[in-house]
Amino acid sequence: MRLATWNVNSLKARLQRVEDWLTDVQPDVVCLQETKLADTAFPAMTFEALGYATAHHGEGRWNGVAILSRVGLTDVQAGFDDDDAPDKEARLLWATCGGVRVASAYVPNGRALDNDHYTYKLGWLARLRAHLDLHDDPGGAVAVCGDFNIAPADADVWDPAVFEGATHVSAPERAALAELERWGLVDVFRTLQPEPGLFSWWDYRAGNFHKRHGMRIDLVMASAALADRATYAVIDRNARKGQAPSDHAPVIVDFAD
DNA sequence: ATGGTCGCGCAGCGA
Repeated sequence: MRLATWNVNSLKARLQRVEDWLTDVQPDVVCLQETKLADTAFPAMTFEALGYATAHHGEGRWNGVAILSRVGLTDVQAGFDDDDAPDKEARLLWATCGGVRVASAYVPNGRALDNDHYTYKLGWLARLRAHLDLHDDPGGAVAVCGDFNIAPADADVWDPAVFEGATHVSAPERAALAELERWGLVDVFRTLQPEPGLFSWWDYRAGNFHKRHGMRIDLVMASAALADRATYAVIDRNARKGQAPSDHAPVIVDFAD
């Protein structure tokens, strides 16, 4: 099974590129983030024509997550399934695809360490961990995929010194990610690709992509049993090139059956 | 780290 995650930064603006990429890459399951669409505007027919069943959880102008699958798509759950008030933002979607419990996650950015949004981010990650405790089996096949807005280690940042005191690299965020690892999730890309300096996001500004000034913040977090089946992982930098790219590149992982 | 750039939607915010 070929699984991918991609923050497309508006599916409306990116649809043709996504279609072309699906045709080229032939993924079986795709998690999309930042669709920036209402559910009524989601182009389900376009993906259906390419062989994909879909689920979308959107709100309109901001956020929005989707799952595409050509290996089955059942038991869809939007957001957190717990007793708390529903998340006000459309950032999480679950479905079972090809025997894997898949989540498409768009973790809050955090903005700055002293910002309320940072508190929301940490709470959101804790709630994700609690959701896993409630509903999922760390011994099963689980893949939480998406834009985590966290660089797991300094090797995932082009210049760690530049980001001291900033979000995406702070100890509490990394601790929240480590809590997901404690539950049983593994950063699959990192297990297959040990070298530093491999990034999935580059700011549009200042020619950062061409200067290789990026971060690896898009992750496939797989349960150990699933991670053991991973045979190949790549960040598709080609998708960040050319006309009208997203500022994120897709992360692709292949799993043996 | 953000002057830089995008997307949304038509000013300025969010990333």
